[in-house]
Amino acid sequence: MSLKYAVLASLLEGEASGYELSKVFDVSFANFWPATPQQLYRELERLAQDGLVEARFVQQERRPNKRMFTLTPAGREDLRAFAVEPPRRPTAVRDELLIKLQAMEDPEAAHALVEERMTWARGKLDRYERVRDRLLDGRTEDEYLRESDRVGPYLTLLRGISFEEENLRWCERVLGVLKHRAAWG
Amino acid sequence: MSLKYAVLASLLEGEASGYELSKVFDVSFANFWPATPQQLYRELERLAQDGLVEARFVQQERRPNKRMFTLTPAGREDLRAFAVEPPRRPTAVRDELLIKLQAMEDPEAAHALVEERMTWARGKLDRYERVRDRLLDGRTEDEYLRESDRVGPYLTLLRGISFEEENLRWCERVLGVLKHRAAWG
DNA sequence: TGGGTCATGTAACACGTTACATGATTTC
DNA sequence: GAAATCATGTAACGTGTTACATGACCCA
Repeated sequence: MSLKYAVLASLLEGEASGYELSKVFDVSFANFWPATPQQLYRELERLAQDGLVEARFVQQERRPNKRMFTLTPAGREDLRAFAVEPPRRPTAVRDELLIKLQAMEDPEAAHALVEERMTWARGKLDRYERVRDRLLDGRTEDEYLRESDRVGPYLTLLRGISFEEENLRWCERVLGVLKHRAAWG
Repeated sequence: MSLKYAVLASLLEGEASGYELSKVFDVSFANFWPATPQQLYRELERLAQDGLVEARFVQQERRPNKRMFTLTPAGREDLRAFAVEPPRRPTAVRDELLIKLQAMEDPEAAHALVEERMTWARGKLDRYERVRDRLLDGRTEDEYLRESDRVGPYLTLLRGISFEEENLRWCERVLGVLKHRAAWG
């Protein structure tokens, strides 16, 4: 149900192919609604049948042919109605590391897993920084917020950044606790 | 695949019925691996067949009969091996509010949704505080960390707390941005 | 007398994952 | 010469969601 609206929302940025959308859902949208290419092709098929998106065939010579999708007025309206309704499902986080940590008996292994998570989080923050730069495009945050008509993409990006920053802080905390115990152990 | 280990990990706390586990997955485990009762019953059935948990029938007179599940040595070993492996899947967050915000055109509606989220986050933090008190059981954090042999449950609780705190900070930020724009609008 | 708790479960469906297939083109 | 990119898709499977059913008990 929500994937549907995530796809519609991503088409607010303009016409896109399934392949292009799969890139979006692998990077920016991944932070709050991940989806695989297969899910997207299935969903786009349905949306097209329901008249919420329109598909346009594009013949290509040196590349496989593709279909470009656009929001229809009906799709735009459906999305608008969705956006103002309170969410029915609470936020769901699935983090395998926390299962491992919950079960963990070996502090050395725990240490290694947490270090790995930190490296990964730093990498993600770097990528977010680049996305932010592309969005701001040389402007300050203030200027951007004044000029752009849609703030949504920026606010969701901020959420991704703050999630990873908090991730790092929590990791530091965990390492501290593990060290503490090692000192007494 | 991970639900399996989440169930095994929750049985580290001791014997439990499917119903009891469904409470755990609705509260503490919900922060990193939510699951419905139906998923748990299905999973427990499988785990019992694979010999990773053992089921014990308990006849009751004034309540429906129940089955109590315990980790077998094989289950404990399987879990231990899982815990030291690096996670194969990255953290996945699914947050409907962010889809709505991404698509949002109406700042008033956005404001309302964010306020609602803040109320909800504060409620969750309160509940976490109570879980924390129960865990610490009158001891300071330092005492607890020295005395308990498993720190996992405390570290995952900290993650839940830090997630909601960050959630609140981000919400404040969003409200600030919306106000900012309203002032210029 | 209506709703919540205890306790399990079935059935149907929706959603998500994995593996595979195609095949030219571009990049290292 | 191998791997990645573009671009789509099928098939099979595994996971997660929703609705429903049972039935006694407890509480206000």
